[in-house]
Amino acid sequence: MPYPSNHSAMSLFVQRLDSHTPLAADARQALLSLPVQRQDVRAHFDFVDLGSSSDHASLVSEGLVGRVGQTGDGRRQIVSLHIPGEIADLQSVIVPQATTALTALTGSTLLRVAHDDLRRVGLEHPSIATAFWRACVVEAAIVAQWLINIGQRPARARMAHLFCEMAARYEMLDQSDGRRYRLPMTQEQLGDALGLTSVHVNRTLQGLREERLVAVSRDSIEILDWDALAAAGEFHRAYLVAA
Amino acid sequence: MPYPSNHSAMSLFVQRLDSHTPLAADARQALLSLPVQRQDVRAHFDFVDLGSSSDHASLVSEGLVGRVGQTGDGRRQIVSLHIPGEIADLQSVIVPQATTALTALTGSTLLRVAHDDLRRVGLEHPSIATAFWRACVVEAAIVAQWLINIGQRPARARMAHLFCEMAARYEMLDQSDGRRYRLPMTQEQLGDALGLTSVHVNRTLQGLREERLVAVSRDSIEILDWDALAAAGEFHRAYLVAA
DNA sequence: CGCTCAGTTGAGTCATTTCAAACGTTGTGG
DNA sequence: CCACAACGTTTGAAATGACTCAACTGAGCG
Repeated sequence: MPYPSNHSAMSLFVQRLDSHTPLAADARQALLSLPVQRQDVRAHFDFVDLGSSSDHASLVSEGLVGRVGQTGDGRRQIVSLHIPGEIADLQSVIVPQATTALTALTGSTLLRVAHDDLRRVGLEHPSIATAFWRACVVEAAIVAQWLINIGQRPARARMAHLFCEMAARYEMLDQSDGRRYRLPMTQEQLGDALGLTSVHVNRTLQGLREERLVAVSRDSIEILDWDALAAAGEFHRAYLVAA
Repeated sequence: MPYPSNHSAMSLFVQRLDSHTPLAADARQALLSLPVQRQDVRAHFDFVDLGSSSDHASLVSEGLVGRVGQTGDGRRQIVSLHIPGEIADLQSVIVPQATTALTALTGSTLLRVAHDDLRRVGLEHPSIATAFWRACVVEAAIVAQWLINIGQRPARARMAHLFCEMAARYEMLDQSDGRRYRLPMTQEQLGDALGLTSVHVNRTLQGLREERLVAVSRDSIEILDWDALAAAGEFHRAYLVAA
């Protein structure tokens, strides 16, 4: 599994923006030459707190990042996952005050990009502003699917859906063949993402393994039977593509 | 409770966009003078289907609209609610293919606004494009809170949270004093929004009534004890404001 | 007046949670 | 290189919140 270098994170991000409606060469170049500040964070560290206002967005370069909300009794809900090449809080460019925290699910490295810079390139290149808007809309569509998943599907289907979605997202970034990819989350974190307890995650995972749908290791997933897994999770990738 | 006339729906929408960062007078006027096409729909009618591509967005003028997803066995999850003065699918301006359906929860009237027109005013007035982007981000923040709500909170808290949120949203549109507002949903639909069955909605609702937190009628909600209800639902309005 | 749709109630069941303990793995410092 | 600490995983048993099924009641409407 490839570990992208610092620079490739930004180029992955641009490539993804570009893939829907191509950006002009100078727009692409403007993005690629934005100054970034590297930040390494250890696992379990909340590097953006709920309610805080920041002056930069965080591009994931290595690791795995989650947007997370918390209830009064300390239960956590992961609201979205962000893999290398994605900006975890692009919406902060336009709404700087965080309505969810950002946490490193595993040791991760981020590239901070100043809001001012992002706004400037958006103004100078309207196609970039449009691409940012669209990226936020696609991200929102993903959250909506999670809501459907968690609101209406039983544990096995939820998990299958998540595994399919992450495979498809890695594939879109050309970081996986769609079968095997990095997912360095604990079962506890998986539970926080799926609205389940870690105990139930454990048992559900065992079920999927016994059915020979997936093979799971400490930090990666291998899908053994895509069709069966997609059927189990009722996964249809249309919502990701933003056709 | 006021029933806004056709024209006031658009002015409510503009007023809301305007309230964060004021739009220039000509930008505001450009929005207000956009041509709209009136559409009346009866309760339970899906006026935008999953996967369809439309050439217009739907501004709610009267009634109540839900964005809804469906699982294979027919279970429905309402992903967001839209009251008069809101565009239910503003994101369709930039991603025309619907990843969720749009349904009228009660008899409703919509004002269709052409995507082309919305894009045009966005290009002519960058502040409008920015406002659209922000509106989508705020909407996404709401969906994320629903995910936290449904993923981690028990039935009583979920319901309390929803009632508080809707009160706050009506209040922001100056359509309620924050105590009493229209919510013309069946208990079945409430269940679809909260990830509960209608039976459980019924019993949970009775609980809230017996606690004297709310009074519920066929199509409206009255909050009797705001502080207690907000505490029960752990509701904090920060995520709505987009300060 | 009868039909339909929404709300209400009861009883039994099930998926998931809770609690608690044991086990395995990894990294670290003596 | 071993011992230990920290963390994550696995297992069992009991409790429970929410669901299912099924029937009944009430309101609105042609």
